Amino acid sequence: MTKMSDPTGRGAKRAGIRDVARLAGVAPMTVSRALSFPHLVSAETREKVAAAIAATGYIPNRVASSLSSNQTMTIGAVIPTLRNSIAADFAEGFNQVLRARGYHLLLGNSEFVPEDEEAIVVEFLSRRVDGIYLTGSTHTERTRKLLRDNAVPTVEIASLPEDPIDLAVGFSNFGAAYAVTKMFAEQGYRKVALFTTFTKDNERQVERQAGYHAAVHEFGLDDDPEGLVAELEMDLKAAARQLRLLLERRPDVEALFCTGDFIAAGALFEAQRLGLTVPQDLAIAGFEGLEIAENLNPSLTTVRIPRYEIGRKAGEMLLDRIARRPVETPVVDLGFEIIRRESTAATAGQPKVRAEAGERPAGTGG
Amino acid sequence: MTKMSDPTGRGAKRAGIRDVARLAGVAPMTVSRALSFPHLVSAETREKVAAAIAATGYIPNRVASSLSSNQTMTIGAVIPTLRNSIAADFAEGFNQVLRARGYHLLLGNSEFVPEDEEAIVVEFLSRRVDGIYLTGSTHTERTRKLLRDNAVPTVEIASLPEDPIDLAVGFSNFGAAYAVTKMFAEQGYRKVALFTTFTKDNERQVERQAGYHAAVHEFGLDDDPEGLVAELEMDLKAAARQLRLLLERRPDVEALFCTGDFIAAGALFEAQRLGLTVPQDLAIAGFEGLEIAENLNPSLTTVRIPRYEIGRKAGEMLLDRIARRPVETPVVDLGFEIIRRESTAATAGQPKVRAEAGERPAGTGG
DNA sequence: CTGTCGAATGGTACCGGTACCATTACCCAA
DNA sequence: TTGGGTAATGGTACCGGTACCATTCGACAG
Repeated sequence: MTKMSDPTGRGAKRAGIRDVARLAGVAPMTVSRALSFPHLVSAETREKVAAAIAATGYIPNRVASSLSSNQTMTIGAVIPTLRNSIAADFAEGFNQVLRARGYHLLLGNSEFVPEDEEAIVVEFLSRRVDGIYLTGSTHTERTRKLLRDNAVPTVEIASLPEDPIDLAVGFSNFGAAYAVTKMFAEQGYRKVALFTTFTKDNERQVERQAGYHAAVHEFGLDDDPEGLVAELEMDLKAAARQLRLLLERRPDVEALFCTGDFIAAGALFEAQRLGLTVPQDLAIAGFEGLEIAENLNPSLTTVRIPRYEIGRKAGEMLLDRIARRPVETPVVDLGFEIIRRESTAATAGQPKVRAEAGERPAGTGG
Repeated sequence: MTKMSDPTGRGAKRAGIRDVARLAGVAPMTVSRALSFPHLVSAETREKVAAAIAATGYIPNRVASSLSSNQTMTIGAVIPTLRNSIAADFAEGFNQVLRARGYHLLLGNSEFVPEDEEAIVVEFLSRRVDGIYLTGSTHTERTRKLLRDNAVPTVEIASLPEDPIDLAVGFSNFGAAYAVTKMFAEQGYRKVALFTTFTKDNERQVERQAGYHAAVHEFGLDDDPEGLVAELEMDLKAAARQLRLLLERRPDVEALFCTGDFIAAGALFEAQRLGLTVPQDLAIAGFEGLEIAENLNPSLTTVRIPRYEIGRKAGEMLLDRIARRPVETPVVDLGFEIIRRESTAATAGQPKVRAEAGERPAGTGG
């Protein structure tokens, strides 16, 4: 209880390593060692140091430590927004790995604007983070150059970039969208619509559209980008509105693929309000594999993404790189899985299927 | 283009402020000033410095800056988990305010374990964050003592603690739960069930249970804690299971209040699968005011929490405190609002109401 | 008995900024 | 002419750790 309660409000100078050393009767270096490399210090000394630390209420200053040792034990993470549950899941898995190894996350929100991301990256470099986590692979040229020139370990999440800045972990957005569209085609659907979120500066959505179009062409589906495809915000209400517009443009639409489970849910709810039966009148598939998908009535066919695994793998790879351990593959594909549920019939016109079995296509079509 | 590409992989020593100063023909102090207080430097000098910075690719080292100036421009935030969308929304609003003023967020996940929170707080203190953001008001004694003794500006989010560590922004969890239960009572419901998430180390849920019980007693509702109340994880499937159990225990239950919209959604879906009509057979109300609530069929009565506002207000108050500006009220109540929708009838037994009007009870019942 | 080695500890400089104070030049009022 | 004031800049020490090297000492081999 040597601590003082600071009546001045100014903060009575905190104890430093030299104070602890004095009290323990050793050199500051020994205190530092006792904390960082206890095995290099005799048990006796360690105890004296521990006692002095307890007595002074000493809290090591990692800012000074970082400056001196040139490592901050901090990773800078750029995440478009925490509202996006899939991005939050990636980050959660990533953070778990970091924390276990003493690293902490410095957070920045880009709101999907590459220029904002760049500013955040500069800030991170300024803070000398040991590594950087980026969402997606859409970045400004300067962001790439900055990271490469400064040789900062970097991992890009969610996509499989052709030309990664450094490391990347994700799945094939193209392949997943292609696979879903193909599934519809094989079930006999010809008029398959697509709802994606905005594709501006979001290569994941671009890839998904591309996968859809590839399958549309390959399987000779109704190819009507104006009528069957729409971009909208990730928002249930927007999905409802777009569904009404879609039905006006193409009342004959048979199936709808949404690149987000919440969009799919919004469309499903609106379809039901309009008196349509899913999947008989309209089949619907989602994307992401959120928990809600399997609980809807009817349960929602979706694409399961290994969200935590991607985050965790990214963490491990990044820490390997930081420790200068060899990294086998810089770009890792963790695949995806189509979960067929009630919202899509096994065959167009033959509804009421209850298959829950997963199908695992090669997640490498990107 | 003076930058070198670092063929050794070791990182050719980065340019420091002294290098920039030499190149610009000024003192290091002048470079520092040109960056931090440009108005104290002549335009001519500023240009020379800018040129030298561009030429060297200099990126200021904020670690050194922090050590010297004793401020890190960093706030440590403890958030139970990012998966929790309401906590993520608080953090998002908070972060917006911070970023605008040059602060960044250092993130820690406590997973609802106070001891883990304590460890994170120690780590934050070690990193000399300028302020701390905590979720809820359940903390270990040592956490409180540490923060107070070190006089670290701190804001607690989501609750209205009797004895705040420093600052707090939230709403009355007790009051909101009381108000919903009262609403049911006034509509004539007598058998009102409650689903909350686990109350262990989560005073928000404890408060909500307390508010429910207070109303149950006050309005003479069926008081059956064993039969009508359940704790479960925040999970749609768990909600479905608990609904089945509830209906076994109390087939006569008339209404269900869930302290989370996802729990309410899970219960609603399961009720529909079981062939019940909501609200005729069972009325359901949620909590949080998530987007999904208003899109469900039937749309969900819920309690809207001003999530972003709480986050933003917390950011503003914390920054005020850091800047030693006076703070009028340390504990701020931002209230709540009950949104009545289709999932609860206007009167028990008289369903099919479509009121969307909000009701604003005093958010001060805690 | 001397040399070598490992374990434990200490001394010193340095990481890269900034706080603080000094200095210089110049203008204006008294 | 002199003193006071402001604008612009510089010098130096210091923030609080750690890297690096030196030192001491006892054990043990030759």
